[in-house]
Amino acid sequence: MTTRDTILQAALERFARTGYLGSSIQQIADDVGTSKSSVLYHFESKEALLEAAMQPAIDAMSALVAALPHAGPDKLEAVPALATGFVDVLMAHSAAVSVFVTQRGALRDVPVIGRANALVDAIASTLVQEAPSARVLTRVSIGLAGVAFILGDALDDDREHVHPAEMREIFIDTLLELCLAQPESLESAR
Amino acid sequence: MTTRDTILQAALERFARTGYLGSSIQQIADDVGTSKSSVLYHFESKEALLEAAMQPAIDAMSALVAALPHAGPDKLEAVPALATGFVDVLMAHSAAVSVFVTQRGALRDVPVIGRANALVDAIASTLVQEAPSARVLTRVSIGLAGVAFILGDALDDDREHVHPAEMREIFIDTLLELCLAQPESLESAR
DNA sequence: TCGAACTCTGACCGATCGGTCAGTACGATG
DNA sequence: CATCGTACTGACCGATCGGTCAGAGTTCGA
Repeated sequence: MTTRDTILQAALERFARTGYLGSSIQQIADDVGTSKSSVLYHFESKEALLEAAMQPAIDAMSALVAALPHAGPDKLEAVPALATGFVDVLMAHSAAVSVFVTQRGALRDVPVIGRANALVDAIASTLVQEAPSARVLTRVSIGLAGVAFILGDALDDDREHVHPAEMREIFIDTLLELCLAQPESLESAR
Repeated sequence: MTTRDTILQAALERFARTGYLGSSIQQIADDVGTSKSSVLYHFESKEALLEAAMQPAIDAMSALVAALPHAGPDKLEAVPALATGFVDVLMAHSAAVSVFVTQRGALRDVPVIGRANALVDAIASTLVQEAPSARVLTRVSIGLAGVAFILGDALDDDREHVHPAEMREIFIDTLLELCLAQPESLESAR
């Protein structure tokens, strides 16, 4: 693995664990056993380093969105595939997900964060049916945010580790339930 | 309103919008039209300021948890009341919720964040039934995290504003559905 | 063998950070 | 009037931040 890739990986882990603003270039350099100047040789700035570290996750999510039917009768059928793909991308890039979830507020004017926001919007609008009610919209948001948050959080969780495949299934099921189930049937339970 | 209270409010809003590490004492002082020294006169450190700003939300959530039955047959009946109380506290302290959701990783060794984590654990363990499966545990986590995330995010959201009472109802319904519904019935939908 | 390109480094820079401190303004109290 | 506590401020401090730069070590093709 090249020095550049090593830095990239260490930076992503640091950003996920202590936040972008809470991570210094010097710390990242120490993590990989090089110098701050070396980091700044491979990446022209700290922000460029963040950008490069997030890119693989952005690319994977972009590919997912690009494969979607944008409208028409196929849209509803695409929901399960999208939910599955979404969870898979999230699980494959959990560190980047953690960075996005926790830093998107403080870094709202960083370009790569803005691009990630646009991707999430595209996914959410596909997961809900046409002319969505506030109810369904909110339910889908809860599902997307909840799954992303837990996955990002699971990095340093000392909690009992559930088998990843089991987690994946639970995430997909719950997401689909929030997207597709008729919530009105639950009213009587209140 | 006293200067101290003004600082407290401005600090909470700043922390929620740009993060704890992304907010300087100087900026908070500028927000309220005073000096950095004045802020440090009322609060002995930046961390003490965070602590004081989060305290009302911590207190409200503590009161909610303290009123819970810890075990026994009453526990299941307490779930709807807890979910309702949880959502109400979250909505009443959305800025503090935003700080907690986004900063808890980077600030994991700050005492007030640790206390908030313990509260969330207490609530989660009440919302799930005895001997919870990984499935229910994960579903509840998705619900709690999703609702908290959206509420914290809604602060600067320029999206269409749904009526707060409607949001409250949707949150509570969805949370209860994730806690109580039999997810197995959804299997056939896949 | 020469030099160009690539990788990497330590010294250094201005800015900003959280925090300290001496001192000032002022209303209340004796 | 003198004094004391409260509220507040500007000057200042050491540390650390992101970033620049000149140069050293190495590799490799001409």
